[in-house]
Amino acid sequence: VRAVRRRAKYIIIDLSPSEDCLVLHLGMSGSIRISGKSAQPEKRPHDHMEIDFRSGKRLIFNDPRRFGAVYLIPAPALDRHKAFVHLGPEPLEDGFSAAGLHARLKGRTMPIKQAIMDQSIVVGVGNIYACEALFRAGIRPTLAAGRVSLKRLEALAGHICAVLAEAIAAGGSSLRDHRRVDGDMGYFQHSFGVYDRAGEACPGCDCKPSRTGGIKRIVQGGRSTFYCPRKQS
DNA sequence: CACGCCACCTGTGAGC
DNA sequence: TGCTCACAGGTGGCGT
Repeated sequence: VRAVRRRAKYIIIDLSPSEDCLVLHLGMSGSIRISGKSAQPEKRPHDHMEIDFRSGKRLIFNDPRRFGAVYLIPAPALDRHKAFVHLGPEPLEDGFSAAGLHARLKGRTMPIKQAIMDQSIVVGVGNIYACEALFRAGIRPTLAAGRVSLKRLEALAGHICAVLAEAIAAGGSSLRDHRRVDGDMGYFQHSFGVYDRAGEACPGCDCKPSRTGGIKRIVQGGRSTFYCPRKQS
């Protein structure tokens, strides 16, 4: 193993001397763990791949729902691989901008929420962080992507970066299974403004939870969307 | 090409 | 207790 890095939601492990990349995607339910040299390495349900290292350690890829993926790709072909060829910019690196977003979204009728979850437009934004970024930006998730002004996209781009950075610093969002590398839970779920809070009052808003007020849940593209109708227009 | 819908899987919790 | 149903962090393929 020469390096471990990431592109979008793919973990990339650079190998030598083969010059191959071992690429892992955890899907919705995947995890990897390292088991030590213990005489009796534990087996768990849904362990799908094990790699033994000379050190005696073992890398185990576990994925109950099997939405994850494993590829072995020659390094020079990585960018041309089907999983990588269409990927958009990284929100936390140079190359991500509201102007770029504006250009990609021009004329698109797809809802803005689905657009920012589209990995060809911007990578790394999943269902939770799409909801949270739109909430912070005050943008209604159902708006046609092509009709969101550059000014509002500037706010949105900033909030996408901020939400992701905060979530990473918090160790992610442990809704149920997600764990940090050290096994501890992430705690960004405690900072959700709207996600999984249907019926509640949103923070910083005087919307009262009631029949008509409070955070709403709708379905877009088969995924739950949470938003505050008062704050997001 | 854009878009809406559905498939891929298993586990869990709510409701009856 | 046990059944059925809805839903879950993501992605890709199909038909229109």
